[in-house]
Amino acid sequence: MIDDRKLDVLKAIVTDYVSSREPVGSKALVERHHMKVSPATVRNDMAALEEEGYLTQPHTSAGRIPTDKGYRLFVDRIAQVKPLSAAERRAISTFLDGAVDLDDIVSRTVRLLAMVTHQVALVQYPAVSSTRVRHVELVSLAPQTIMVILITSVGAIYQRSLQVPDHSAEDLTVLRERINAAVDAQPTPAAAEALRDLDRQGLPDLTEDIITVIGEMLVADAAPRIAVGGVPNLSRFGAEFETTVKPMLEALEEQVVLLKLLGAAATEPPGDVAVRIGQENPYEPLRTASVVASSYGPSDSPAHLGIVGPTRMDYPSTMATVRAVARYVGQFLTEG
Amino acid sequence: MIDDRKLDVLKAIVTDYVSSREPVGSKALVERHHMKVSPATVRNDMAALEEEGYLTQPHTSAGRIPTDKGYRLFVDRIAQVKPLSAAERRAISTFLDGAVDLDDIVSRTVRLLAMVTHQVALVQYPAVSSTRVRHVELVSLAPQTIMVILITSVGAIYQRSLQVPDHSAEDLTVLRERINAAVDAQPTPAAAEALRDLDRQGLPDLTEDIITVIGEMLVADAAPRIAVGGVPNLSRFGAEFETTVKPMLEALEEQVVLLKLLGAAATEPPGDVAVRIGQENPYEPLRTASVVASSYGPSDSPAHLGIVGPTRMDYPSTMATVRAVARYVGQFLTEG
DNA sequence: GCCTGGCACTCCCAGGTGCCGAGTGCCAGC
DNA sequence: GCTGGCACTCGGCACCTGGGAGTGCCAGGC
Repeated sequence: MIDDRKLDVLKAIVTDYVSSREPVGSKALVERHHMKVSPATVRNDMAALEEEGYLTQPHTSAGRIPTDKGYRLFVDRIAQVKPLSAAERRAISTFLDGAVDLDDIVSRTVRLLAMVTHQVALVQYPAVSSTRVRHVELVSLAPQTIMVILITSVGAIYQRSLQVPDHSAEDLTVLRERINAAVDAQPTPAAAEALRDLDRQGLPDLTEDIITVIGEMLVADAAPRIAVGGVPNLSRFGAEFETTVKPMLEALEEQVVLLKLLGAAATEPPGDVAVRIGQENPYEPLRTASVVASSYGPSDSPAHLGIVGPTRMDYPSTMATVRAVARYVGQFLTEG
Repeated sequence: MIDDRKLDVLKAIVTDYVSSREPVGSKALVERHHMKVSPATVRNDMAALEEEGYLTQPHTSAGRIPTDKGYRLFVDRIAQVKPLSAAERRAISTFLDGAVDLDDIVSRTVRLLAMVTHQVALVQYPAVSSTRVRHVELVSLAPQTIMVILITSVGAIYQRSLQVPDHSAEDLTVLRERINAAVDAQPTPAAAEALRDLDRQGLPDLTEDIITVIGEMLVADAAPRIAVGGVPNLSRFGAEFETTVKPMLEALEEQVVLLKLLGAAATEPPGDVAVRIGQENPYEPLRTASVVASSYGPSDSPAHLGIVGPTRMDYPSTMATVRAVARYVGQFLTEG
C-alpha cells in the first residue's frame, strides 16, 4: 500500500540521493525536507517501501537508496517536469543560430545536450524519409565504379558506391536527367515510387542497378548514424569506473547498440520524453545506466535524440531539457 | 656517460615496467633478463641513469620507473621495430577488403588500429588537396541558399552552404557547367588556379561568391576531420582515472586538439613513424600520454593517423603497427 | 678500476585492532 | 497510528605493527 506520505518519502530519498550520492537516512531526511513526522515514522515507511522493492540498503545500518523500481515510480508518479532556468532557455533557443547544414545542426545539438544535462548526449541524424529529395547526382569514380549522391532538402547528403558495367558519359547524363526529373522536390516515399515507375525507354544497362541503389537509400535509411558528445562528462563517475564508465564507453563505440538504446527508449510520440531505467534497457551491460530520449522530425519517421547517464540522475531537469531540445530542433528543421 | 650496459639496463627496465606496471628492482631485473652482472652493479647503473634523468623512483626503497626522457632514449636508441605477428599482418592486409568509400576506409582503419594496438586510435581524413576533383555540384536548397558539393577522386564529399542573391535555375546550370569544365579531373591546386582564371563572361552575380567558397574548400581543407576509435581501451587504465583517462576523454572531444596532436607528432616523411612522449606533446593535460603517429597519402599534403596511449606503452610493437597500417592505407588509396 | 657480496636502513603495504557515529528495528506509551 | 527511547549493527577511519622489497654504501677480490 503506497500512500501519499510514502510517495513523499520516496521522492525525498531520490532527490537527496541524486545530489549527495550517499545512502539517505531517516533523520537527515526529516531535517532536510522539514517533514511533519518523526524519523521513526519515516523509518517505518522506508521499511515498507523496501519491502515492496522501491528501496534497498547497501548494508545493514546504512541509509536507503532507490532501486530501479523506485526510480520508475518516481518518474511515473512524482516528478513534475522542472521548469528550465533562464540561462538554459536562452542556450536552447540560440544554439542553432547560424547553423549551416545538417551536420552542423546535429553536432551543435549534441554539444548543447551534453552541456546542459552534463551527461553523454546522443543525436540520431534525421532519416532520409523525413525530407524531400533535392537532387540526385551520379559521378563516375573509376571506369566501372559509380558513386550515387542523394541530397535532401535539409541539406543532408547520402552516398553509395557501386560497381557497374561499362558505360559512357552520355549514358550517365541521360540517366541523371531522367532520374532528377522524376524525383526532384518529391517527398522520399513518393520519389521511391516515381523511380519504380520510371520510363526505362532509351536508358542504358546500368539503369536498374542504380535505381535499385537509390531506392534502397530512399526507403531503408541504409545507415542511420548517431552523433555522440559529452563523453568527458563520464569523468564524474571515475569512482564507479568498472560498473558504469567502462560499459558506457563500450556501448558508445557501437552504433548498433546506440540505435537500439535510443530506438527502444523513444517509442513515445514526438514531443514526449521516454525514460528507460537500468534493467529496462535492452542492453545488458548498461543496467546501471538510464536513457532519457525523445524524438524530433515528422511523426511518420522520427529521428531520436537523448542522453545516457547513471540511474542516479536528476530526472526532472534532464527530461525537461531533452524535451525542450527535441522540440526546438524539430521546429528548426521544419521551418529552416 | 651512458655505456652499452646502461642502455641494456634502461631497455630492460622499460620492457619490464611496460608489462608489469610496477617499479622495477635490481634483483628481479637481473633474474628476468639473465644478466651477466650482479644486482649491485645494476644498482650502480640505475643510480647513474637516475642521476642523468632517465629514471626516477616513486619513493625511496622502491624500484625505478622510466621518465619521459628515459622513454625517449629508449625509442631513439634502443627499440628495434618488432616484427608483426602473422595474425597482425593478416589483419592489416585484409581489413580494407571490400571498403566502398572514403568513410568506410577511414572507419575500418580506425577500428583496426584500435584493435591491434589496444590503444585509442586516430585517423585523419585525407586532405582535399591530395586528390583530383571529380565533380562540383550546385544545389539550391532555399531561394537564397545554395549548397556547394565537391566530390573527389577518392570518393570524398565536401559540402558548404552559402547565402546568395536571387538567381534562376538557368544561372546555376550555366555556372555549374562552366565550373566543371574548368576543374574536372584536375589535381586540386590546379583546379583552384583554373577557377581563379575562369572566364566570367555571361555568368550571374553569384559567381564570385561561389567561386570563393569552392576555392576555400579546395585549398584550405576547410574542416579537416579526425575519426576516433578504441575509446573503451581506456578501460584498462581505470586505476589512473584522474591523471590519464579524464584528460584523454577531454582531448578526444576536441577535434582541434586532436589535429594539433597528430599534426605535431607526424612531422616525419610518410612511411616514418614519429613518437611524442609525455611532456613533448603540445597539449598540457596529456603530459601522461604519448602519441605514435605516421602519415599516409601524397607527400605534399599527407593525412595523419596514429594512436594515443599512456607513456607506459609497448613502443616497438605500436610503432610497427602504426607504420604498417599507414603504409597499407596509403597504398590502398593510390591503387584503389 | 670495476664488479661483487654483505649489511644496515628506509619505506610501502597489508593485516589487525578498536573506536565512533550513523542508521536501523522494535517496543511501550500517548 | 504516530512518537520517543533504546539496544544493536556495521562500515569507515585512525592507528599500529611486521614483513618484505629495494636501496646505498663499503670493503674486499679479480
